[in-house]
Amino acid sequence: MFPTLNVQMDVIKRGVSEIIPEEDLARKIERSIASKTPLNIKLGCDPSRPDLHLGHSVVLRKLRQFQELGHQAILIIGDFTAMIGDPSGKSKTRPSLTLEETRQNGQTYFEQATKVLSAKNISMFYNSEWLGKMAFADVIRLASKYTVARMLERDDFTIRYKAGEPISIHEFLYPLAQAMDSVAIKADVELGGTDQKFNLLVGRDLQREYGLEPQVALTMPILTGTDGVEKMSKSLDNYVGVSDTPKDIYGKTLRVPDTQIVPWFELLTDVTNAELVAIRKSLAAGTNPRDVKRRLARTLVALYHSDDDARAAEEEFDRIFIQKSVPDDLDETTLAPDEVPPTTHALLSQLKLAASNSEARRLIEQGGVTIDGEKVGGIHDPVPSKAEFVLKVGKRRFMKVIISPRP
RNA sequence: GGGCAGGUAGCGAAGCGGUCAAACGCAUCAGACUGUAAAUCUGACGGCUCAUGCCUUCGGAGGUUCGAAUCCUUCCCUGCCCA
Repeated sequence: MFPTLNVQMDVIKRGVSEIIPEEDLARKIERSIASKTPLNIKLGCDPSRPDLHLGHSVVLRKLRQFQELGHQAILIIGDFTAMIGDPSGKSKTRPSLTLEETRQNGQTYFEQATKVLSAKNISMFYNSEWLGKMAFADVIRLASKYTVARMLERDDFTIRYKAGEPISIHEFLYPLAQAMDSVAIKADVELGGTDQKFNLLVGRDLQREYGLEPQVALTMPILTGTDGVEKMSKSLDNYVGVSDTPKDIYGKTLRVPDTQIVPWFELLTDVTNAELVAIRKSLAAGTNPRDVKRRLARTLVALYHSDDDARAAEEEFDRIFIQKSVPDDLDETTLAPDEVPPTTHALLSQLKLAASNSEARRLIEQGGVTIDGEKVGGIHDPVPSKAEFVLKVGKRRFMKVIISPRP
C-alpha cells in the first residue's frame, strides 16, 4: 500500500531545506507503513491573500508528493487570525476580514491549491473552529506555556526588536495559535517555507505540552521571484500566479534572470533528479541559457494549462518579441468617431493605457508609443484617420483600436 | 505618569523660515544594448499644461509670518530611558 521507507524519503527530501528532526520523520513513516495508517501532513494557509503564485506552489507541491505517497493532506485556513488582522512583517496592518470574506477567500484558496494538489487524500479546516471557541482564560493558559525570551528568538522579532520597530503583543500569539492548529489536528508533519521554521517548531513544543507526539517540521526554500532577488510575493509584483494565462506564465518566466533557472526547475517542476543534473551540466557546458529557460517556461505553462497552451504561448512570444509583430489575441476597443480624442496623447489616457496625461506624455516623449509599428513622434500627433490600428505602449501593452459608428 | 528621540513622495533617507514638488539611494516606467533577459548606459518618475506657469503634497487640526516641510500650540502614532 505505502511505498518503502527509502522510496518515500527520497521523494520527500527532494528540494527541501530542512527536516527537523529527520529521524522522527523516518520513525513516523515506518510506523505508518506498519500500521497502514497515513500521516497527517499539515499546511497552514493565509486566506487574507488568496491569490496563489508559484512561491506558494513550492510547498503545495511538496504536500502533493506526500499525497502521492498515500498520506493525508490537511489544509488549515487561518480564518481566525485573518479576522483579527495580522500586522506581522512590520509595515502595514493587514486588513481584518469578516467571517464571510475569510470563507470566500478560503474557497478561492482551495480552488487554486487544487491546481497543484490531488483531490484525493485531502481535507480542509478553518481554524476558527477551535481557536474561536477558546475563552480568554484558555488563551492565558496557552500564553503561559511560552516565554518572552523564546519568542524573541524568532529571527523576525529579533531583527525588529533591535531595529526599534514595533512588535505588538498579539503578534506573539500568532505562533501559538498556529501551534494550536497542530494540536487540534494532531499533525505528524507540518510544511512551510524556511521563514516558517520558528512557528513550526513552536508547534512541536505545544504538541508535547498537550501530550501529543511532536510533529516533524519540514521547510522548503523560499522561491525567488521574477526579479531574481527578492522572495516571490504579490506585493513586490515579482510573481507568477498559478491562475495566470499561458501567455503570462511563459513571458514572466522567460524574464527571470538566468540564475533562477535551476532552482525553478528543482522547486517548481517534476523533472527528475537525473534531469536536473543534466540541466546543470549543459548550462555549465555553455548551452545558451535561453533555450533552457524556454523549456522551463513551456514546462510551467504545461503544468498549469496544457502542452498545447505551452506551444501556443511560445509561438506567441516569438511573434511579439523576436519577430516584433503583434500578438494573436489583442485586446480590442471600439470607439465611435465622436469619442475619438484629437491626439494620440489624449487617447492613451482615455484608454487607460497610461495612468495620467503626464504619464502618457512621458511615454510618447520617450519613444515608447507606436501605432501600427510607427513611432508616435510628439504629444500633439493626431490620432490616425484609419478605421482600425494597433496601439503599442511600452514593451508589451497592446490595444487594437477600432473606430466605427455605434450600431 | 515623567524625560528624550522620531513621523517627509511606493520604500529608505536628506532638508530644519524663502533659491522645495522637496537632494540622494532602492523600486518602478520608457529608450539603447541583448537572448525575451540579467548587467550596463540614457532619460523620466505628484497632477494639469506646448510652454512661461498653475494646483495639491512633507502624521492630523489650528496658529505666527509678506512667506512654513522647516517656528508655536494641540491632538494622534512609533521607539528608547525612568517609574
